[in-house]
Amino acid sequence: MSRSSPTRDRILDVAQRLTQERGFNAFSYLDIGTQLGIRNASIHYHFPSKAELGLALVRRYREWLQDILTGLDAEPSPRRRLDRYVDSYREVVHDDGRICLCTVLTAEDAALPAGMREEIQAFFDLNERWLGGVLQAGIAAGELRVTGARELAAASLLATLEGAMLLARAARDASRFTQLARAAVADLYA
Amino acid sequence: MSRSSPTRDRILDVAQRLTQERGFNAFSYLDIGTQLGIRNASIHYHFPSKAELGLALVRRYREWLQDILTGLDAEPSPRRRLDRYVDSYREVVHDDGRICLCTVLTAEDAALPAGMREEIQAFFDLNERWLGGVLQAGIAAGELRVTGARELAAASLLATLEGAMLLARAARDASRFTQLARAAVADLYA
DNA sequence: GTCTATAAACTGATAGAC
DNA sequence: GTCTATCAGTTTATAGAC
Repeated sequence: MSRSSPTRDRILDVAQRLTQERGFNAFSYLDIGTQLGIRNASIHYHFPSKAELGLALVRRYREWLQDILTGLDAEPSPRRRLDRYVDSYREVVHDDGRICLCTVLTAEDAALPAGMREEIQAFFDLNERWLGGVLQAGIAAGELRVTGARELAAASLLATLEGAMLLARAARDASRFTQLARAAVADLYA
Repeated sequence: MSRSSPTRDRILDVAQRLTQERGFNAFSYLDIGTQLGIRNASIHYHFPSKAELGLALVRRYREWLQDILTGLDAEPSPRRRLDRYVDSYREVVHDDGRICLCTVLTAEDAALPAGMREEIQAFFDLNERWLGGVLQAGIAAGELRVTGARELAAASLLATLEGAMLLARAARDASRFTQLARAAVADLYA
């Protein structure tokens, strides 16, 4: 377990926003320090290297998702769980152009520090496994309907959501994500 | 019209590959020069600034797509046009992890030089418009079937293809793109 | 924990010889 | 067109004072 502190959390908050906007390789410790009102050297106290910052960033993001999914599991209806899941991603897509952290990071792939890649893959795996479970429950309950394999349908929905974020950003129109996400989910309604 | 030269083309080739692998902000003129066996200063003769290189890069990519689409329009059957379209993207997704240039660039959005964004948006618009036309023709011919608006279905397919590239890269498995792309197209068969 | 100061490396870019 | 030489700015990172 990594230690927690207010400043450490704020550094991660700023780093996450900057990564979502520009990518991991297009911001510096100076950028973070400026926004936080501290010197860039101070950030090295919390994260000795940028690789460690990146690792902490993607780990925290995955934990955020895990908490979301755990919360969603309390919803009684699979169909409602699916709707709420998409709502969560809609909150990630901002009008200022921010999109899913791991979507951005995957695009930079070969330029990322060692270790981050495995975390990113784990993030997508978590999404797919959870979605697969919801589809299974939804089909059993007669609320959802899938053509082809359940795992494929889960991956397909995830792919559509990721791509929808990129299209929304390219079009400078966050509502495009909502539109595409809604249509993708509606396709799964029984 | 920008002038063409063998070296200029090779520079763009290397720059495109590097961008597809790492993103636009994670490679330098030195990286290009090393791979080409020339000094980084020489690259400035062909592209005075990296912003101009980036602009030429995405413009050439869009022209490449335009040529592909024009070629596809010769195919008599809408369904076959759609299949061949997806085949073209499958050739963009390599086992070494390369994916669509504009997918990568969209992820870096806020960190791109002025002008590139408009070209990227035009690239996606071109895809969507062309797909919309194919769907329209396919529906008229009774070869394809769409639930909901035609434009939405076109955007949805494009989003799925883009997201599939990212998932394939994250999983280090290019065949995942093929699998997801095939399923997405099959959904449109009448 | 944050600061100043600084190092070492890299980056985009220019001047001018060949 | 490509080269050598060079610059100014930035980036990651460390040492040591407070």
